[in-house]
Amino acid sequence: MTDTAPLPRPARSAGRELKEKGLFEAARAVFAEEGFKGATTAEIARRAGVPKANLHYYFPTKEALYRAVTEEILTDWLGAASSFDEKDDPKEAITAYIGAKMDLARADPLGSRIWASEILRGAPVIKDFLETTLAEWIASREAIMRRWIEAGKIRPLEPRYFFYMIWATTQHYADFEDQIRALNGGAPLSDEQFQKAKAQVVDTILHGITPL
Amino acid sequence: MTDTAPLPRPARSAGRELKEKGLFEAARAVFAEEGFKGATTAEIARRAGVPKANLHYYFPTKEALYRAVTEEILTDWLGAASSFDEKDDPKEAITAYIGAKMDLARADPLGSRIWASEILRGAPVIKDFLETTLAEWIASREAIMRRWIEAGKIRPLEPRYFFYMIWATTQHYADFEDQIRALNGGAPLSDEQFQKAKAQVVDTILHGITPL
DNA sequence: GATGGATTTGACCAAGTGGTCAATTCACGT
DNA sequence: ACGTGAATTGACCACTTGGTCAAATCCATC
Repeated sequence: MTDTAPLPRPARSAGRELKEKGLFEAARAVFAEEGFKGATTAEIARRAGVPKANLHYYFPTKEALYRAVTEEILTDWLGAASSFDEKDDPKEAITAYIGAKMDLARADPLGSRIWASEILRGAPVIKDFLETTLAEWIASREAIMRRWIEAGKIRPLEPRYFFYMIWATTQHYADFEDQIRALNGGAPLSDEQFQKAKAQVVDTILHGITPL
Repeated sequence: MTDTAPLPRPARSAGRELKEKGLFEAARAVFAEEGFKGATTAEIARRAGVPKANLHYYFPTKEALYRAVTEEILTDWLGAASSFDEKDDPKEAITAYIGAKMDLARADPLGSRIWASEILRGAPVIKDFLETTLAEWIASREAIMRRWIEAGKIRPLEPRYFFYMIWATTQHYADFEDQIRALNGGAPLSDEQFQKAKAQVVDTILHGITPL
């Protein structure tokens, strides 16, 4: 974004990036609503306000565009996941982690929905990520939690199912936003409501795993 | 399947019901994987083993077929929901309810996935259900929970977010089955694993809401 | 074994799909 | 002002889509 003269084509590439980003964001919205197969390049181009042929100039195929969208989501996921490691104390680590995941779901519901839709169709694109990066992530955090259990800091439990509960709950607020809205009198959760929901999730889970 | 003569058109209508059910089940699978828009009548007919034109004899349009599939899911949902009301004691009611929802997710993951996919696309078909039946259901159960809170039987909390947590978690085991499988060394959860997961969900949530 | 409604299905259609391409326009360095 | 590569886009293509239809086949009844 620094356009201090000497750069080769500042305005040009800036325009390119902008248009590319417009297509990217339009694609996120359409993929989130309709899934990979249901999404159409025509609709993505229409929302981005460019002719369909232009879309194919920036992204050779629908799948290339989808993969680009997907990749970013995985990066964001890992970003939130790292907040689990910043504290040694179970309560602090778990609080931070749930908070980060809830905030991510709130800030980027589309990413969460695309992930959900990708899993629903059998995860063809992110299968490798699930089997390698994610599997390693959970394995090492399981080890941490087992140490906490042995130290009597949390109640005995299967760490894996504990993480599933966190993932499920945080993701719910993004994926089922429309359902939540319908149950909230037609209005999306306000910031206060969301903060309260987040606090309650943290609170319930922490109490749920704290030794008597 | 009982073909004991006297019935008007036993074989005929039995054949009809069978074929209709085959199409219905094929449709469930395809809708669950690809969503409404991504699903194709050709693929549904192929999986059911009938020509596409035959599908349109039993279900006039793709949407009629989808609505039929959807309706059944709502019925099943209400069935599981009723288990919340069979006990007066909070722990028993919640245990029964979580158990019923987990069992439903295990028995009918496709239904859960179709529901999720329907919400993801903005819930055009079940919006009315969400705004009326489901909204009433949660409102009356909120009242019950508030009474439990006043009686000091459970910790103070916002009942709505409590239900979201249950819905999220139970649904996760159906909707994210492929992700769970990938994290389980490629194999789906065994019955024992699932029972353990269910017990842990019940346990964590109950402890999470039990007063100190 | 003839009748007639229920069922089956191949052939077909208009609209939509992802993607291509050649012709054009743009913006920059000379 | 001009040349050049980047960017734009209307027209087009082969294929798929949901849905139709009329001709064929079935099968319980008389």
